[in-house]
Amino acid sequence: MATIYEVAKLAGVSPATVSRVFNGAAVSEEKAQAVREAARKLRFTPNRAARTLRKQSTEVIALIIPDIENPYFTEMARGVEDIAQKAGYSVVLCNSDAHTEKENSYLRIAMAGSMAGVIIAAASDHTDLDDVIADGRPVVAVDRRSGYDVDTVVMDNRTAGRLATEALLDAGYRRIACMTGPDNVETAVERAKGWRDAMTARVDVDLTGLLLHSSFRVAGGREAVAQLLDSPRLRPDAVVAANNLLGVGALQVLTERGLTPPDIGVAVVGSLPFTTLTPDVVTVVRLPARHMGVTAARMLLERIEGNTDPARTVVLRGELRPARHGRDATKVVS
Amino acid sequence: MATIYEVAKLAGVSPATVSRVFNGAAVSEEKAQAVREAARKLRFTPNRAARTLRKQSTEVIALIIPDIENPYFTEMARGVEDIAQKAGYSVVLCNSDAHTEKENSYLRIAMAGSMAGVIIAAASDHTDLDDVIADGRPVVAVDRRSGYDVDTVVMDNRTAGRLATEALLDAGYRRIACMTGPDNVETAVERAKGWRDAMTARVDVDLTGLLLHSSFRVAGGREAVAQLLDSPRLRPDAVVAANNLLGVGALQVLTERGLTPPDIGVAVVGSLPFTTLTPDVVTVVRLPARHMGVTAARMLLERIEGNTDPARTVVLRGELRPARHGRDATKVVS
DNA sequence: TTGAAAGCGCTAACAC
DNA sequence: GTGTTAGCGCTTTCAA
Repeated sequence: MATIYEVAKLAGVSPATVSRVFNGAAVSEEKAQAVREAARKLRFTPNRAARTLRKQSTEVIALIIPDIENPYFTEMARGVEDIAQKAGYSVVLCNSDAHTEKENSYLRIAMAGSMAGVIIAAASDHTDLDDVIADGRPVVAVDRRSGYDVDTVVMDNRTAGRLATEALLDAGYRRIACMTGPDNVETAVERAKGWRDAMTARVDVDLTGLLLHSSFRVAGGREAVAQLLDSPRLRPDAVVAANNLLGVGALQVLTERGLTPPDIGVAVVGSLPFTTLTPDVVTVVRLPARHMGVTAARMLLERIEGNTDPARTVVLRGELRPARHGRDATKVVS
Repeated sequence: MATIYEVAKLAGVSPATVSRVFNGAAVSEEKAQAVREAARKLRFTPNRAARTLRKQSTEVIALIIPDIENPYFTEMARGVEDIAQKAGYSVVLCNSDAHTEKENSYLRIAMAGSMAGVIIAAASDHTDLDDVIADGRPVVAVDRRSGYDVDTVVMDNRTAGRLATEALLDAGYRRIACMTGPDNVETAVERAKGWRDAMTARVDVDLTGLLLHSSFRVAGGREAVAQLLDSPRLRPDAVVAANNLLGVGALQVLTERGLTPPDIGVAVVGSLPFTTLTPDVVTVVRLPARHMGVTAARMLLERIEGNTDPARTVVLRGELRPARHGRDATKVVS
């Protein structure tokens, strides 16, 4: 790679002038032309490391997510990316795999690499942002609160869980189980709370054994629903899946066993983008993942540009799309 | 962020010694202790930009993919990541969005950022690797050949397309349409060739109008299958989808119209990870995406470590999982 | 408007 | 084994 010195020499100017041309500082049109011409000839691209070292910051933002294979997070990533790109920033996607150590490692990389800021969907309750914050780098928490006083964009998870459950209740189901994620993940806990809210308010069912914690993954959904079906004592007539992958896993097992909605009620918190279900057999609370990413990116960019308002929290609402047919159709109409 | 000088001062050694401790060079245990202690106190992390500038390379590899929302590519990314991580490398994921300009931009970033190498699934036939290669950075092409003499990992796409089609023929279908991706994308073209191979070899059907090019996305699959169904003249009795998302789109529309396999035959090249289909109603040629990522990462790391063998090409085979029931069950058994 | 020069934080000769 | 020092390529005073 050519350097600024070679370009300067070829253009007959000083390195400083070359730098100015590439940074939009005032340079006579004549010299600017010469510089651009020389740069083109030499296929010059400014060295990132040098620029970063000198400026102590770089136009890259880190996006740390717990599961790169979950479409919910990739959709969110698209939102972040689209906004960042427009503002001239690149996004590096870091997959923490829900491991706190990997998360910490990426956090260190973000700092050591002088990245402009970080957007993080925390792996768990124990995310440590002390250093990044002490370092003065803007942070935005997405999807999950961070426990720190930073800008935050989350879903209204409790309401989402409640809406999903209520739709099943409206459709005539009564023994509604809830499968959710790890109990140290905020979204998992909140959505389960929403389920409990709806259940205790509307029906007189013993909830013991009807709440299952597993991983937020397809395999987790498969195991949880199998466990429910295999226990005659539990045997629910419907199930709420607290995220998209759990829902997919549950539906897979149900389909394999020939027990499909509306024979059993199914509601999912989150979208099912790659699913090929009959329309309207599953209740879905659509979560605006892309919008969450867009919002987070905008907030981060504002901070990077110097905004020092007190930390803001944006809460996004899911959109209920109830299944059309329940166990008891008359009840729905009533 | 603390610097090496501050650590050196606190530990009572020279900056060089601090550097040595952090790079595994020979240092007396006594001083090494002091340095580690000081570094811990100061929460020191070596500045990435400075190190990169000095060493002219960094332990980061760029992975450029055309669609971050496609599970096929994220599965591949996981493979790359797992291998890279073990070797102490970070992976930055760059989403070219199938746009050549974005791709070029990320390629420049990789060079300007002194990244150790790049793994690229080219956006189209027109990917320009001249500069990266001239710059001496290792490149591995995945999923799609690059037109350059570099290490390459691809699927046997033509065979995959043929196997998918043959499975439908075996099941008794005859007018089999093929929906594939853009005609400047190698995987799209090759898989369609496989379809044509099988069709011309086995049946006497006029193929005119039965091959549809669209985007490699859900929407593309939806449009293509709608077009097929809405044209009475074309009306196929089965369809091959040349990638996972196309398959999802097709199945969605078919399901919405109440026309599901085996009433119409469906075969998909690629896995359907988030799908909730009845088992064995759709023929799938499973593509080992993760393995492709793993292989590519291993090859890249070898190059980074100095391997100069002639460029190698690895071809991975898909695994046929035929649907269990076809239009004509006796034929299947025979 | 332009150039000279210092310095961002680190590593790797080189000398001791 | 350890310290001194030059310099990676850039940006940014400071003078002119």
